[in-house]
Amino acid sequence: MGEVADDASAARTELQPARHRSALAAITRTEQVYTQLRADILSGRVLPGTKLRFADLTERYDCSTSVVREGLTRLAEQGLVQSEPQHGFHVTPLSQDDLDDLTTARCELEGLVLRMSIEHGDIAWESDVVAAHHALDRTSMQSATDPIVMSEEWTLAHSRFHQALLAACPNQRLRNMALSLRDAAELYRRWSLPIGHDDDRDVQGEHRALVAAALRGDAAGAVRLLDEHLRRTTRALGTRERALTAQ
Amino acid sequence: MGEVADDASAARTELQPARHRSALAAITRTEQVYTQLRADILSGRVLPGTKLRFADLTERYDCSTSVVREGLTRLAEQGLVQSEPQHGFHVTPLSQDDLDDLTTARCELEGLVLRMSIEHGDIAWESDVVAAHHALDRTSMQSATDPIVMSEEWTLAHSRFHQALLAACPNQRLRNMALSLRDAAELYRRWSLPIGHDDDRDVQGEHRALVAAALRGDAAGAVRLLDEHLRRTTRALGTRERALTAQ
DNA sequence: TGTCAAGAATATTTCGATATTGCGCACGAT
DNA sequence: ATCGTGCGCAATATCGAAATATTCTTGACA
Repeated sequence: MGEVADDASAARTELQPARHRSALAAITRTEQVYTQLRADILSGRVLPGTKLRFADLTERYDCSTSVVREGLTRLAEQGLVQSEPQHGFHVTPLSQDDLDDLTTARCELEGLVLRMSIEHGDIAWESDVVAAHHALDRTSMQSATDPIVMSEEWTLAHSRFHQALLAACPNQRLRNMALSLRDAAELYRRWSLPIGHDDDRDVQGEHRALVAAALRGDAAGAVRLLDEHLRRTTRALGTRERALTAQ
Repeated sequence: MGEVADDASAARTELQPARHRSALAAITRTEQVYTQLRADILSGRVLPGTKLRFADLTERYDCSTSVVREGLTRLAEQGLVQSEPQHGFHVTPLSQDDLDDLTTARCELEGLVLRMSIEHGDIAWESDVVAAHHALDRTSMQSATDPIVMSEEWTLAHSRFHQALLAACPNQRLRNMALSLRDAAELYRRWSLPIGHDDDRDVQGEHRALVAAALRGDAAGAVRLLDEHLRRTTRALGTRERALTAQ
């Protein structure tokens, strides 16, 4: 199965946000497997387009088909994998059209949520944003072991930073939808930008400007910056069709 | 289990949109049961808050627990039911806070999608809107058999009309999210507005104005009308706490 | 040589049963 | 009388295999 790194014991990045879980620690097998499955896809251990066979997965996660099936079903509902009745599941393939669709959706929705967040953010929120930004700023983009791959730590810090920006939006539904779009975009970022130090972008600078606008309460400005930020990333990915058609 | 009408053979309203299905007819049991379960909840055959026991459901739908479980899992992912590990599933309960959250989200997102739809709509789209509006206009709100309950036909026509309005939005993701919010709101409409001819609203008039604005390409005006339309409905529901805390 | 059909092989879907977990009640000790 | 403990019931979670569906292989026939 189209794996890239079969080091299944690699540090499980906490790409699965806690927003859907109950207070009590999830102790069920399905929850564990679902979380791992999701992390494995989001973190790029499984190529987009890969067929997900039950036999493989039950062995990999050491559980029965029911458990795997539940995980896949949930992911399918989120759009991370696709289900064709009687034909099983496969990781949602990447395509230029879909990326464009996704980017537009994110610019609109994430912009909206960011504006609401800035308008409602209090001091605690500001502190969180500053803290998340600091952590991101101090984390190296390149992986120490493999310089051509984006580091796990940076990806995580980046995700945390953007989440922090949106956190003060008082509307749960809009916030969650924006976050789920970010997750979907994660796949593209992962597969289309293997080289971190690309182009002539000043990503750190873009983040800094975003924080500045947010802290001074300039919602409109921040939304504009975010819009550019997202579109620039998409443009950078644009031409790389290479990874888009993984088997 | 807190059913209201156990006439399981009641006409299955097509509240499950085809947007998630593949081209081929879904022949799997899980898909059938999922669809029925969803329709049963959305159409109000099961009260919000009701606990959904496997034993009941397997008998009701004549299938095994796995099939029921898959359906519930999917619905949980959509937010129509809630899952508490080791405690099973229950229909998402209604609450004033959630309704407010939902309404805000809809005003923002559905407004956005409506604007995009109007900006991109062609003549075929206009025709569909006119057709859907005509059908809605000619359908009676009250049920023939039970005058205090909103008629199935009207609910369906109403849903179709609003879907038609949004149909020209070129962004799939935003459109689907807007539609899923409409589904969530369906529950509130169903349970909080048992009497159709409420207040001093001219719902038909609101719809007519909406169509007019859309056809003349007045996106801003249409969005404003939609906003009022949605907020008015919410306000009408507002005080009715009665059904909100169903067992 | 190409096409088609039957059957084997593989994968998914569905089932029924077992293993776990959580809860309430009775019982006994302090 | 109250709190803690353990047993038993009820419901969910998980398993492993049977039932279906699909794909691949093979071989006969035009």
